[in-house]
Amino acid sequence: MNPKRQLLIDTALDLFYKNGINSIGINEVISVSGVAKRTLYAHFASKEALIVAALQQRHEIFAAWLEQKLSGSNSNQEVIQRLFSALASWFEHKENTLGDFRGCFFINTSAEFSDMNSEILQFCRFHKEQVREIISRHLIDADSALLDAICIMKEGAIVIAQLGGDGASVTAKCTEMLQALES
Amino acid sequence: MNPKRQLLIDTALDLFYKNGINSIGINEVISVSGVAKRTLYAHFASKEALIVAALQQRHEIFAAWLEQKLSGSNSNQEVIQRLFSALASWFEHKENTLGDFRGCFFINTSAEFSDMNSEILQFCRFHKEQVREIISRHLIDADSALLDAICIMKEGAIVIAQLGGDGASVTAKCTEMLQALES
DNA sequence: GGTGATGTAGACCGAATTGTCTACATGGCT
DNA sequence: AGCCATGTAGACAATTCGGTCTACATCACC
Repeated sequence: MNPKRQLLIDTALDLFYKNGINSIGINEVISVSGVAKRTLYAHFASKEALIVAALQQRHEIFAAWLEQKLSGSNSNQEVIQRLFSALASWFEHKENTLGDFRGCFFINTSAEFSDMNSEILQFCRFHKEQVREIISRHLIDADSALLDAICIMKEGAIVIAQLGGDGASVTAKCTEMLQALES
Repeated sequence: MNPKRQLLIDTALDLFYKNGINSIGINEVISVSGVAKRTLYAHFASKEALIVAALQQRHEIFAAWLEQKLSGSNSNQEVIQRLFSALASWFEHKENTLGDFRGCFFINTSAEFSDMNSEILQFCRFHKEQVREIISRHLIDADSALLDAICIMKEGAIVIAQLGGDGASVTAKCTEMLQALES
C-alpha cells in the first residue's frame, strides 16, 4: 500500500469520525495530512471514493477489535459479558484502537447521506451485517432470537452513550437483561 | 405564529430530515419555500437558529404523536405493545404525522455536529430525556429497569430499521422480549 | 550524463456556502 | 393620507466546496 494513500485514509477517517463527513472538506484532509491535492486525486477518483476507503478502513479496525474481544469465549453468557464490557470501555474512551468515542461511524454516516443505493450506504449496511456475523460466530449455538436481542441492544447502547447517557450503566443493564434472557 | 416563519420551519424540517442538515443550504430552503432570503434572516439570526427551530418543531410533533399512541394504556404490557407497534408503523412509512421514516432526526443530527455544548446537541439530548419521560409517565409504576430496557431497545430498533433491517420483525422481537421481562 | 516516467506541490476554476445590503411593494392602522 | 411592519427580488461579499492543470522534483534505466 502506497504510504501517502494510507496517510490520506488515516487522516480522512480521523477527521470524518470526529466531525462528520460533510463537515470536513477535501482541503482540510490535505492540509492536515500534508499531502498535495493532486496526489489525493491520483489515489482517489473523488471525495466519495475517499469516504468509502475510510469506511473500509474503519470496518477492518472495528471487526478486528471485536473479533479479538470475543475470541476464546466459552459460553453465550461470556460472549454477552465480553461484548458489553468492551463497548463500555469504548464509550469511556479507553479503547485506543477505536479512538475517542463519538458513536458508530456507520450510523453517523448513514445520517448524512440519503441515497440508499450509494456505495456509501451500501457499505454501512454491509458493516452491520458483518458485525452481526462476528457475534453470531462466537455464540455457542446460533440462537437467532438471542442474536437479534444482542444486536438491538448493542445499537441502543451505542446511541444512548453518544447522546450523553451513562455508557457504563447502559451496558451493565444490557448485560443483565441478555444474560437473564439466555439462562 | 407568523405564517412565513412557520413555512420556513416546515420546509427546513422536511428538507433537513430527508437529506441531512449539512446537505441542505439556506438557498435551497428559500427556493423550495418560495420565501425571500431577506425574510428568512428577518426571522432567524442564522442557519443554526433555523436548525434549532426545526428541531423544536420536530420534537413537538413527535412528542404529541407518542403521547397519543400511549395514552389510555392500562398496563405496562400494553404500553410496550403500543409503543413498538407504533414504531413499526412509523418504520413502514405509515405514520403520516411523522413523514417518511429516515431514522430519528435527533440521532441523525447528533451525527452531523460535534460540539457537544452547542444548542443543537443540547436540544437533541433534551428530546431524548423528554421521550423517556413520556414513556415513564405511561408506565403503571416507575420501574426504572424496565424503563431503561424500553429506551435501549427503542433506540436499537430505530437504528436497525434505518440501516435496512426489517422494522416489523425487530419491533416484534422488542415487544416479545420486554413483555417477557415484565411478567 | 542524459532521458523519460512518475509523483508531488500548489495555483487556479466554477460553483456553492452563509450572510448582508439596497431598493421597492404591499397592506393594515390611526 | 401617513406610517410602520413585513414582505419581495436579487446583487453582492467573503469564504469554502470539489476538482483540474501546470510546473517542477525525483528516480530508474540506458
